[in-house]
Amino acid sequence: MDSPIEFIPEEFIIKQPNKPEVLELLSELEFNRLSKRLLGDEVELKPTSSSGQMSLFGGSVGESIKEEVQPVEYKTIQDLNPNYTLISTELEHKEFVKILCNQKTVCFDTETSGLNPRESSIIGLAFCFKKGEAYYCSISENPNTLNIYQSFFEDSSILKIAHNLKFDAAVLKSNKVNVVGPFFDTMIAHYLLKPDQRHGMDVLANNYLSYKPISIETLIGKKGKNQKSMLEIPADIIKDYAAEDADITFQLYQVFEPAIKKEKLESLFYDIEIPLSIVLMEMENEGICLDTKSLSDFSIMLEESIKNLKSTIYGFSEVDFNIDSPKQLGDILFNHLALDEKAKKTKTGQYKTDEQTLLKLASKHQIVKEILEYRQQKKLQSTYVDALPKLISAQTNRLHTTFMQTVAATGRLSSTNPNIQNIPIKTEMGKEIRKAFISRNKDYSILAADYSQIELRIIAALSGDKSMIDAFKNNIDIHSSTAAKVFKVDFKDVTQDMRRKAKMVNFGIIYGITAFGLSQRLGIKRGEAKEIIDNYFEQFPDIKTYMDSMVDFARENGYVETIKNRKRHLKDINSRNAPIRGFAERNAINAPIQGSAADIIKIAMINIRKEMQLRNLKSKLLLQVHDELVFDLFNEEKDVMLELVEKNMSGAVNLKVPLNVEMGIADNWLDAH
DNA sequence: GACTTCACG
DNA sequence: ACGTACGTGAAGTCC
Repeated sequence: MDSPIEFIPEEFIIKQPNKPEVLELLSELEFNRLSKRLLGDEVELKPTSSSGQMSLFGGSVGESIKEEVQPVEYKTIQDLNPNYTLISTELEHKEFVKILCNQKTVCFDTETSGLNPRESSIIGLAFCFKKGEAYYCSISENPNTLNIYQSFFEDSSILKIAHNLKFDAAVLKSNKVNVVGPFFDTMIAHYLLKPDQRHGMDVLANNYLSYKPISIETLIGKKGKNQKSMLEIPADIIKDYAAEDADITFQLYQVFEPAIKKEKLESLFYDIEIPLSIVLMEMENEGICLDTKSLSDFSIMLEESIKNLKSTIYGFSEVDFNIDSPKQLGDILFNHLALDEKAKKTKTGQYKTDEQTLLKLASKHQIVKEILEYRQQKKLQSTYVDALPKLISAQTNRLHTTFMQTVAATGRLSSTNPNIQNIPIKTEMGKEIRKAFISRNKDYSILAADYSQIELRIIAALSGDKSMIDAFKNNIDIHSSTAAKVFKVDFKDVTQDMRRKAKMVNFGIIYGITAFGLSQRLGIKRGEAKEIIDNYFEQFPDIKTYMDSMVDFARENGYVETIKNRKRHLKDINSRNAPIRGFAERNAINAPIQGSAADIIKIAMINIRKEMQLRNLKSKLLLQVHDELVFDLFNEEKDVMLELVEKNMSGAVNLKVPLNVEMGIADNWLDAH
């Protein structure tokens, strides 16, 4: 049985749960299927089966819940009786592609043998250019069939619409088909409209079309070892499923295209996100080389070291236990060794054993230091040293991440499989891992280019704070400059400790500072932290005004936006629950800053790629890590590239502060910094 | 699958 | 009197 609850894309909070017009949408059964938590006079609800690691509070829906949940009955393919056609003979394909090329606007979708674009073949193509009418072109029987469609994909007079275009473009590319714009991507469109929600086609079909599509599991079975490949399914069975996908994409386009216009998101969509998706596709496709020999040497060393740490720890504990289990570790530290009578607990009642907690115990027992060391090395081994080589593609011998363009609510990218945005760099051992990211051969080097202090520069520019802008214009060390002002000393008298504290304050400003947060991080009293913050706002009154204005704007409009009009909706901004409201207020401050930085580097990436293509350069853009770009630099292009990258990064947008870019070249990623 | 921890910006 | 710095993804345990 299908409950509409499954299709509420987000966690939500029902304000005043006794209000009938809200609660009537949920049957008792549905209500019981949600996990509930009382938060003052509000109830937090979330689907119990939701995929984990959601944000702390998520978005409360308040009024908009009515829009989201309304369709309790979903139409299916049986209800609508659409006109879906199978195209399979060579003659049919040739006739059909003529029809396609006469269209102005066409949705397409590829059916593939798998989810990895470089390892998958194309089984069929689905097209739709009119609601309720779609075509499934089976092409796996004859490999030449795909070529027939080249004329369509290369036609720049046709608007091509897809849901997650990056994937389809990548699969076509790996099957030697080039696809050109103009493009529309319904997944990205929805990401710009509702950045903090989910953008899967099924969810969107439910919410915007009141339609329940045929599930992929109907075709290939449930996830697991028995799941079939699309290759095993006959074309006439795939037909309805594939054609329906194209049909839905077309209908979503009809909803989202005007919505993008209405919300003034056209420039962000057409000038930034859509071109970026192609840049990302090329970066993913390129991949980066990994020095597997150095990693396997390092792994052997780590293995030995971890073994020794383990036996030292067991020596201290006098009993064997699983160090990887926080539960067992807590038992050893706080019951067996009784290191802290008032040990902090997690929200589920277990002892906290995270790094911050352990550091405070380090002076009480030698075991603690060993555990911290063990934790660090185990992390490096399991998450990186042993995991990365397994992800190297057999075809290309390189590591191909997937950049997720519609995940981060602020507009940032994220990276999976592997995540190349959290490769270690801070510790000595961690550096060994970054060192294993290398150029493709001796004719190439790694070029790393990163924005210096981009988020602080953005807040300086947006707030118009003169003293901070001056500091950046004059290239003065920003943390020392802040320290001099906050601690009211001459610049030359700033101590290391003052600078350290000021650096924390600067980070705090970007995150929406609290006295508690600062005191925790600096290990000082709350009162002292409050005094520092008060001094800061006294010295930087424009920053204070700017922060307040962001919160006020959010309260009035329900969202905040970046320099390129990327919105983040903050439904909790007027919540009567103080912690929830505080969270939204900090988002109101942070989102425009983090999001504007994301806008800027995205523009830089597009312009860099455009110019590299124009100049026919052999160097390749490989990675993006929020404020940094990583290239495989063709050595002969060193001078051209340094100039080109610097120019396009610092010149991506015009701000009241200069955007400084630091660049480095080496044969590996570590030394390029 | 929830929870905890920790890697990065 | 609350719980608290922003944004991510992955690995391990334990139910």
